[in-house]
Amino acid sequence: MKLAEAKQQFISSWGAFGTQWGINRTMAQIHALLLVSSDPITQDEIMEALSISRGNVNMNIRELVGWGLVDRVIIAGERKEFFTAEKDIWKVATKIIKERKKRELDPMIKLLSQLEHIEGDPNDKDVQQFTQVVGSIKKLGLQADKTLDVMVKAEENWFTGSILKMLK
Amino acid sequence: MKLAEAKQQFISSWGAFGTQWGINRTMAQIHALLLVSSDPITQDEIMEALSISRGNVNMNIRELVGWGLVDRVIIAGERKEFFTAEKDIWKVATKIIKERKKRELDPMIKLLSQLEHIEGDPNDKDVQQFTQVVGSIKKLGLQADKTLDVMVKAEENWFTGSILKMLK
DNA sequence: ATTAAATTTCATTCATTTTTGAAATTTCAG
DNA sequence: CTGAAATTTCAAAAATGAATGAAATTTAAT
Repeated sequence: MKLAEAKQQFISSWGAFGTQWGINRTMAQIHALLLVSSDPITQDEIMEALSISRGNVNMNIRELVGWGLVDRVIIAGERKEFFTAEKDIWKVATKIIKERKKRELDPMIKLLSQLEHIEGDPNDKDVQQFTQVVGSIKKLGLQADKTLDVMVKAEENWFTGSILKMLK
Repeated sequence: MKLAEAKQQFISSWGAFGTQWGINRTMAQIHALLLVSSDPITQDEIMEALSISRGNVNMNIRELVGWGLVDRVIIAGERKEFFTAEKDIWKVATKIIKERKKRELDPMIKLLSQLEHIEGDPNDKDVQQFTQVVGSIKKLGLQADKTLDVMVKAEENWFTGSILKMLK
């Protein structure tokens, strides 16, 4: 397979993959494009490469910068802004984990904590069922939270596989 | 907070949460409803509880059964089918992990393996960049795969927290 | 075997999300 | 400063994803 073809396939697959995980297809594609570009590129080049509008590039780039996955780069002598993606995949994963944890897991745990305490007869079958389910989902959330923290703190050790040996 | 209100909030939040993870809002809500229902319920009851159409209930219930999260229940003397959700949250998590792994992670790893080998000058900067990125994402995927396997095999130990002590 | 209930299907409709593109704003070279 | 280039915004259009509901099919009681 030729490089150009492989890049195309990577970009389009990364977009499809992102969609399944609740990530905007174009955002994922821009990310993919930047990941496989060895030099920083401009918004115009992204428009061109993905055949999308200026506004679309701008909003998604902004979002990617917000996630800490892409950086604005100033190139001496150039009027335009350039963009580049973090290439260290471990760092990319870490940032995504931290961000999704903060945006999604933490609020969910907070909500479940509120739902845990309900008025009414504690002997009622439905009350028991409800508190049991909510309580155990919260516990799962807290456990996931802890595990992800350990993973992130373990840094590259997880990635390189040295931590898993301890679990064998 | 009253039980009915808490159930409502749980169902609607579970739906919103699911959306962020690429899961159909209604499917997540039906799942939530079944999780907090102590007895099996019919499609008609789901329609009623969530104010959605018969077709919608049917398709999403089918999908949930496909994920192994919901079971059809035959009740003696009843003509209608009843449905019930797996209430053991650890089992729920395990099934979701296994299923998403199979549907998404495995195909992604397969694709990345194909993209790893490309024709062209191995000294080319872009070729190097590409193979490096694709290779490390594949490695991350494989590592995630292994970790999830260990987690699933560890069964309740992960959930109860006893495994994490080993990492401290 | 008949038929009424229950379930499933799927073309159409509706809702949500994403994209566009032109106008407004900002930036900066001269 | 000035103005052209670059960037940002956002209302409107397009695309996508989800829901409806009535028709078709299946099921099972009599």
